[in-house]
Amino acid sequence: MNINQLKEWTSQALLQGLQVEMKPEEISWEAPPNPTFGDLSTPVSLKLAKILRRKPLDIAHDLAAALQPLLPKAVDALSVTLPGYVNMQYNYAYLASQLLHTQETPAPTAGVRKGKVVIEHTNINPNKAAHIGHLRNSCLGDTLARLLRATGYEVEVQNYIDDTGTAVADIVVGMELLNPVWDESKESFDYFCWDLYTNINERYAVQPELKELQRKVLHDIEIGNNPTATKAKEISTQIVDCHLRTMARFGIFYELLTWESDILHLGFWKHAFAHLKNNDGLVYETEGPNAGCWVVKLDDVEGFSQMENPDKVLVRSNGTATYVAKDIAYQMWKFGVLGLDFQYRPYVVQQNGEMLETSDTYHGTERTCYGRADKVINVIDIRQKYLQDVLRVSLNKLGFTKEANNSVHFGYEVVALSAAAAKELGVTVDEADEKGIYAMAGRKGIGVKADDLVDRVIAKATEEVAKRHPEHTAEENTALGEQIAIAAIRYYMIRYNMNSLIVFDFAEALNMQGNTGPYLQYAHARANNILERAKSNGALPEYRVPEGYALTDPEKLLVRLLYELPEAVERAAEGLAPSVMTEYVYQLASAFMSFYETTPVMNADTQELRSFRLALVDCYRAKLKESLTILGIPAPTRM
RNA sequence: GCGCCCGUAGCUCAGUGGAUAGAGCGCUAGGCUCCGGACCUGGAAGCGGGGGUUCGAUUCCCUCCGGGCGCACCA
Repeated sequence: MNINQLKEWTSQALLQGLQVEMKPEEISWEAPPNPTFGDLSTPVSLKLAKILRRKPLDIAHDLAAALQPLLPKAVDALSVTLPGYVNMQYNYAYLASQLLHTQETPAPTAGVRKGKVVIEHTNINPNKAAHIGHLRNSCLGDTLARLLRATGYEVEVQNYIDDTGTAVADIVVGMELLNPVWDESKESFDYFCWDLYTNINERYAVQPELKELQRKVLHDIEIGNNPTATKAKEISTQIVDCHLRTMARFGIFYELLTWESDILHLGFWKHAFAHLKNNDGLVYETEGPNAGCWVVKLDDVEGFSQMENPDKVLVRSNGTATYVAKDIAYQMWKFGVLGLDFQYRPYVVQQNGEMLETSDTYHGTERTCYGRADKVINVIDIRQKYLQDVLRVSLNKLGFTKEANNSVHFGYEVVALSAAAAKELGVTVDEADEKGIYAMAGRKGIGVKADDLVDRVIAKATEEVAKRHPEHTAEENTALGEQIAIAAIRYYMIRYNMNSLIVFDFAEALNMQGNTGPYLQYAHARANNILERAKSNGALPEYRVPEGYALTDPEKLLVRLLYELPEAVERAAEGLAPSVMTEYVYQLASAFMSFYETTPVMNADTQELRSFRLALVDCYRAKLKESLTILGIPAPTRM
């Protein structure tokens, strides 16, 4: 019986015999602040007091008395405390033996198929190097994918490439106008374009008439089948390859690349429009500010109705489609309700051994495996909330109710720079304002490049490793340093609540002590050490609790957290909240560290006890590794 | 103007309609005759202000103050 089943079962048992309208899932369970009260408590009597018009304490006593004869094995004892809590005390020896028995079986969380989820993340404009803002997107998206897979969903990760936007056009213009020379031996192409993008934007500022050229280039790119479009495609492809390489360093991979140019050339919107013209949700306006446009009426929708002009134009009076229109068609494709599909071809075999495919209108063939999602999650920063809301509401208005309900905008706050970080990048900062926050700006070239950050963290981690392991070769140290750097950065990128702005600071990102990724790895390496020591001494773990043994407090805490792992994963997955998982894993690692310091394993009093503790450590190590994998954090065996 | 988000310890962040609001960094006092100190055990220090709903509010509602963001037939 796992913890969810225990809660559910007990909740049902509590409600039996009570004449109240209450569902078992309405009963909340929490860990009491004081361990002497027990391990799991419910304040349900306090809620019932009003309904039943009785004193909460009396109700609690009645509930406990009714529950007493039905107690499952996982529970040792019940108690009641003021003002009316019902507390359960775990039977730790039983829980431990349960854990140790299921230890060899695969993760209990990998179970039933729950349907297909398409996650779109990364989506970086293919015109410059990825920066730490993009990295937050990719780390969140990747962790989400791992969480959903671990809880039984089929997940398809797509990376959408906007290769026909102004961002790419600017690079094309920059190449023509500024004639820059790329020295391949000195920097990668995405770094080269980073500067070029800044330079051309500076040029626009002094020569606004160049915007005309930009418009022309953009137009050619959108039309396709001309030298400018070919050039643009070359550039964006080269940049995409850089981005894929950067993300691969973090263990982030994809199933499919989808290109805006393919969406345009295949006429996704045109196809959708032909069918939607007769749809009641799409209206042709003959008067008012939107005369001559096809619009979706949102003036009766909560959240839009108070706006000055709530209706959304999908087709302009000149007959062209808006951005949102294309988005609607694309979202329809993701759900398999567009009635039109891409052509596909293999793109590259990724470092994880899996093939990445790409849409390709001219060299591709048909596939039936992509899209057709039950649920679509778009990982996009919170500034796009309005557009994502429009997208969802419009789908609903156009009759795609189910699809609208299954469209999720996974919105997160952006990454900005601390005054110190901004200063380091050469931004003029207000010296008096130490707490100042500085936005990153691609056009101005203000931002920390993802690869620069990794290189820097690797350098520091490698240095730390070298200090501890003078016997290692430089290669060994670097290999380990890379794994530690990935842990530090990934953890830093996902540990915050999605609504909090990350104010990026080098000192914090480089930190490897306390609540950080490397701490978690250390907690794994230490466990591994014990196990290896045991192995070389011929000591074997025995997956059994010694007869009559009462677990120590640190052992209890460890057992409890291990017992709660499936619930933590589920909570994080269902709540789409990677930070819930980091919080849990940190607690688990921390509990082991306390155990480690206070509880001798190899020097345990009896051989029986040593075997048990070895088994517990073994179980913990496996589950921590499982948890780290969900976070995309490597688990080296020593560091 | 309309809308969304945020304000918790010196700093960076967790947290929940319930019992004593938790971590890390920093500060401070300790700790390897014992499986690695990227560690552990203590200490000082906190829910922006004011109303309301509730048996109970840091959490929900209103308001004020302070901060961030978004609201095109643009892309």
